[in-house]
Amino acid sequence: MHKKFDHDAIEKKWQEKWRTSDLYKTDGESSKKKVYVLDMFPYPSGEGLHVGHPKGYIATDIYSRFKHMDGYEVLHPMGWDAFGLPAENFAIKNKVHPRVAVEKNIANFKAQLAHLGFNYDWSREINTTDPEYYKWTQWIFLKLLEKGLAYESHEPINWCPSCQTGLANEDLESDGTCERCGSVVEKRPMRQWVLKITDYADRMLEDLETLTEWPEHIKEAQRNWIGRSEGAEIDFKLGSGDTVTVFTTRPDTLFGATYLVLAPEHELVSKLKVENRSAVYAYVQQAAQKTEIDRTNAEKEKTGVELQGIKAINPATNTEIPVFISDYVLSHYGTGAIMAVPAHDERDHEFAQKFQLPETVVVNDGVLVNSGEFDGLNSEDAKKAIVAKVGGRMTSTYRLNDWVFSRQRYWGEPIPVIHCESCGVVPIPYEQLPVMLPEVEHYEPTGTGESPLAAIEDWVNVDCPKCGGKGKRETNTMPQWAGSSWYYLRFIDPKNDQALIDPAKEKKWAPVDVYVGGDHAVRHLIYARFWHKFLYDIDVVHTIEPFMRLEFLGFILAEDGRKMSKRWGNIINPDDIVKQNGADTLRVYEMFMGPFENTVAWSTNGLVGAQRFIERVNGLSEHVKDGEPAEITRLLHKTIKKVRSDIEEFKFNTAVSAMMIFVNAAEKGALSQESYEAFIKLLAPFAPHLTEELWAGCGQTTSVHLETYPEADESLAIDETVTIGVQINGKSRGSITIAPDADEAEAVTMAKAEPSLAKYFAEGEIKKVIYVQGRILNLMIGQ
RNA sequence: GCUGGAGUGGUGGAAUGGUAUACACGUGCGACUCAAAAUCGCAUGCCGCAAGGCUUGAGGGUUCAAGUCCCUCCUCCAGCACCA
Repeated sequence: MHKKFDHDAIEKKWQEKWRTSDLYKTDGESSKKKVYVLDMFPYPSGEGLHVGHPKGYIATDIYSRFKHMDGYEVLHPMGWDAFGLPAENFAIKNKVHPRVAVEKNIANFKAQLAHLGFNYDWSREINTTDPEYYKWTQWIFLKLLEKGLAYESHEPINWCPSCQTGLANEDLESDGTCERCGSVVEKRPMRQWVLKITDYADRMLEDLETLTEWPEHIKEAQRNWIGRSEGAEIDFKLGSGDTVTVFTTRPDTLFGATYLVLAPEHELVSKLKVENRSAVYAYVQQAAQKTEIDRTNAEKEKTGVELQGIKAINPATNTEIPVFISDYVLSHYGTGAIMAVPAHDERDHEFAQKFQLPETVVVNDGVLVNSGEFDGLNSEDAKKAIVAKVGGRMTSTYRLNDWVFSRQRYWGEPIPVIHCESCGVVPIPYEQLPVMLPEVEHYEPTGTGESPLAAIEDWVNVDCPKCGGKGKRETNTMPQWAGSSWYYLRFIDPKNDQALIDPAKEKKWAPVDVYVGGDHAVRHLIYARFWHKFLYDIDVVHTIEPFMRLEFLGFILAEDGRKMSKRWGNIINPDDIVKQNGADTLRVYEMFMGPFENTVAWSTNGLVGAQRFIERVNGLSEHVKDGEPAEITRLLHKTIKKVRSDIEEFKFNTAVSAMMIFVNAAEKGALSQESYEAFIKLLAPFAPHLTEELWAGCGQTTSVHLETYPEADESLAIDETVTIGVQINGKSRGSITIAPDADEAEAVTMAKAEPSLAKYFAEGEIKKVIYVQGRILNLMIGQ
């Protein structure tokens, strides 16, 4: 029976009880098996949540409530990734301190999450902008510095002219624009801090194989991002006495290398004595002006300038070949120089056509030709042989670049070093952490390559901790991604001010067992894996990977099929849905919409369907009788089995569907009090408020969420009879109802007795019988 | 271009190689109602009056049996892409 109820009153009542009884506080003392369930923590933006945001939180709430009821000790915390540009831009616009804006937004987010009935252990709440938190972010930086994995560089980097800060490659959209503001990003040489993530490239790549519970597309995205290419470095001597080292994946084509190309930024370009200095200089200038988009557009015609008066020797042929600079060679990939093989590379071919350079075919059908002593060798063997002959080195190179780690902005963790006039870079002593982010008058970026912190003289000017002489603090701050690269560890030991994490606690809780979120296929998940491996190397953590299982979340689009955005005015606020339809309805609906990883459009009609289900459950007690038909008992146990395994596998849509089937059947028949209570427990993780209310309605005085999750009794789940399909010559022609363990003879007898099948038996004799118990009976009938 | 994933009713989608289209939405008809909403019942892949036939992007193959496995192709989504 459909039964409406005052969801608002019920939700408020139970949320308050859960809160005051510390229902979800994780103590960490028990000997139960642990499970660490984590959401990608949100950035608390001023816009608040839309209905798409809680989808992942609903899933982890269900999962962790289920695990809790099933006898696990569950860690399910929540926190805030609160450093970053949006808070800072908001502060600039509204003249409010970012801290104030962030605090307000967090309060709003927390209230919105509370309305959905989530079971977070708020005693472990963390905030990346809290000095007690970023003290340890700075600690990790100092450890990286100590191990030689953080260094200063002056290479040209991505510069966003609108955000007025340097950016990492990971902060760019695929078209080369700024991920935050959409501006076209420039290359700009400046001093910056860089983390040597490339040292971990091989391990990050190889260890992906151990992540058997990660979606394939995420692992693939990471492989693409790291982009390892196997090849060789080969040295070319120049007439000037210098050496150019090129990287190639095709050393087997060395005999076909008819010229060299250097990136315009290549260090040799300014050192070499070229005859056409002004033309070369002009080209270098021009390349520097270009945006990344222009430079990497494969459509446009190749340009370049020959370095006149310079010749290189092809070490295989010992012939002189010309040397060019061109912007189709990228300074940040490989060695920034290539050997051009126009006969076997499209780009080189295009360039050679334009500059009328010779082409030599050296490989034919995978076999070498025009390659002297190597003729007749296959490509793979030739690679090694030729590299050995010319004294090259087999090596690999990566698309991944080191992580540009400094930002010229205010709202981030200060990088904890001092620049001393005599000692150079001096780390802040560990015991002086945290380096507090100081108050400033203006948050605006300066645009000079210095952060606003540079203007605070009494903060900047300090004595060197090493020699006591004059020093200046580093004024750059860390990027948005710093705090989120290790936050999952802080939840385990959130109040520790002596160490990043207590080793015993780390051993108990790490790694994260189930990590849920979307969007961050490369950025966050690459950075966090990098830091985790580093922390493994310095014995802070005991596993090589931070997240054992990753469940990728599909987004919720607006009802019009577009992204929910202010711009389209199609945002649905979960608060409104909670008010109108109830938190349990919203939870069930978002899980029922489709597979968890699918992106699906919001549907108000679909929401109503979930609401009807919730209301039917509310009326289910009217069908409770003294006894119940055997098929209801059977269905209950089948449903329990299905729901359990579906939750485990994050197949929430089919779990809800199975429970709907049970309710439909129970309404048509009857169910016992025992089955009714089992069903309430089964549904409890999905609809925590209603089930708590119904549980109390059964005369229970303790929370349903502290009950043991129902277990299926296999013996009760077995069918007395099954209906199986009957095929004649492979085509479905009808069905028979039969004992699940009936033998072949019985099945054939049943089929023969089935009136609707009689005409097929009249067509001839049974030539062959295929019978799979409980599944199918297939009869070959013919003359 | 390379790589990964996916194509099933009007819609979201279900299906350990074993009766394709569960569940939900929508729609139609009926009940209740003065009426409407809500609710309840029945129907609902396509063609056909019916018997029956056809159907999981297209085409082949393996199998007693294919949405599911294999091959070729098409389309869509995602990541990477002048990366040597």
